[in-house]
Amino acid sequence: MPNREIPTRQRILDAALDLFGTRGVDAVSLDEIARHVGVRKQTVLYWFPSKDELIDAVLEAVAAEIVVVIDAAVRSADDDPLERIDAVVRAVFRPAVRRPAMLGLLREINRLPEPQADHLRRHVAPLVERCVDYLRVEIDRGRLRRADPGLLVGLAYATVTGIATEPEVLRAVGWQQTPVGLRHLRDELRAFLRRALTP
Amino acid sequence: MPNREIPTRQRILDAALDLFGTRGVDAVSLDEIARHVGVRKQTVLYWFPSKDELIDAVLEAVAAEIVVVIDAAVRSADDDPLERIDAVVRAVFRPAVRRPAMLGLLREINRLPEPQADHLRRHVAPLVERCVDYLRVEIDRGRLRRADPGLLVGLAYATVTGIATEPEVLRAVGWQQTPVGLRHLRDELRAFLRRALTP
DNA sequence: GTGAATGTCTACCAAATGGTAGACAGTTCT
DNA sequence: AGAACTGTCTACCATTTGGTAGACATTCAC
Repeated sequence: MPNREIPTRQRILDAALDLFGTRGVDAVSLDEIARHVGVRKQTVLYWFPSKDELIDAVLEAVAAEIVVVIDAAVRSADDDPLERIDAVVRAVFRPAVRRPAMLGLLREINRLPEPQADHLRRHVAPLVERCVDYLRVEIDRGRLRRADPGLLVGLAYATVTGIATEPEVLRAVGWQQTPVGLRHLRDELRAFLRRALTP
Repeated sequence: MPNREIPTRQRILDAALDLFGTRGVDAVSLDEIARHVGVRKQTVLYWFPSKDELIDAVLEAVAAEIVVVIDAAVRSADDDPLERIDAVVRAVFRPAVRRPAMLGLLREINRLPEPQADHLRRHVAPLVERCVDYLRVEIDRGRLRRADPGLLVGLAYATVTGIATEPEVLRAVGWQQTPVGLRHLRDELRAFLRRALTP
């Protein structure tokens, strides 16, 4: 009976997020998730009637959390697109690098079968659409470099998630995950994006 | 006896590259690879004594090809860092977007167990090192924006592989894979990177 | 022609997979 | 107190997994 504080269901979701996000949904078995939680596989199947439903629940939780974080960051920033983008990066960066599974799971959408991919897509579509519209307006106002706003969102997303979910690449170029290393990486990322987006 | 032109071994490597790269090495079974080749699983195991050895062979082939492509692109470009980076992007872009499995497999390094990840890392390490050194020199000569050259390589890599391996994201922002769409995307990517790197 | 080598196959196997059925203990309701 | 509910468990099950053993056919060397 370990960890009575946090309910079993939540602990299953947490473990599943980490495992799915770092190794892929197909590669992780219910047994493994159960072992991480300290429980039997049948308990997992009690809370989530099938693996697919567990995957759906995890994806939904991740999407919801990311939407909330980004929303809050945008709202708290000044009315300037570069400042807002900067705020989003700062808000997303630390949790994302410390727990690559989160963005890694988002990235799993490319490997998911269509129904599940669609499920996730619908959850983040409103946010994506708002981003694209916002960039379009700010480009027209001359406050961002003139470019296809959709592709700009895609490129910025690719840069941020790529850098956050690929610790191996960073290791390969000599980076180390220390507090100072994290700050350094975050600032380089911010400068990189800012440069790519300024008019 | 389908396809006598291409030897079985090569066809297995090809199918394995596509499947491993798009769905992850853990999620693809030998049976599935064999089915795609039109052969029995035991024939796969005849050419590659175990799944691990097949994975190693595929990773090695991908690493070798990428190194060759990048090398050729760099050599054929003018002596200017922005031109050279541009040449690399142009050279890598089309095959990468048409066959996302290639960069997707490279990206698998983050999910691989240490021995295999190490194997792959050693194969691309010389290239990475040369890139970082080159950027450092050009930064010092003032021909690239002053920044940590290692992280610059990581950021550029993340942007290119991210955009190439995540067709779902591009679809979500309204992009379509047509010849004109491809050219458009490639040019936006080039502009994005160029902006992020110019002094 | 005969024998070895090569390549693909069928027939298995033990372990792991997602999932079902139902026992059992503890709590809650009446 | 007894019934119903809740959460976890053991015991299975069919299918799939990576892998072994060896039969069978074709090609090649001599």
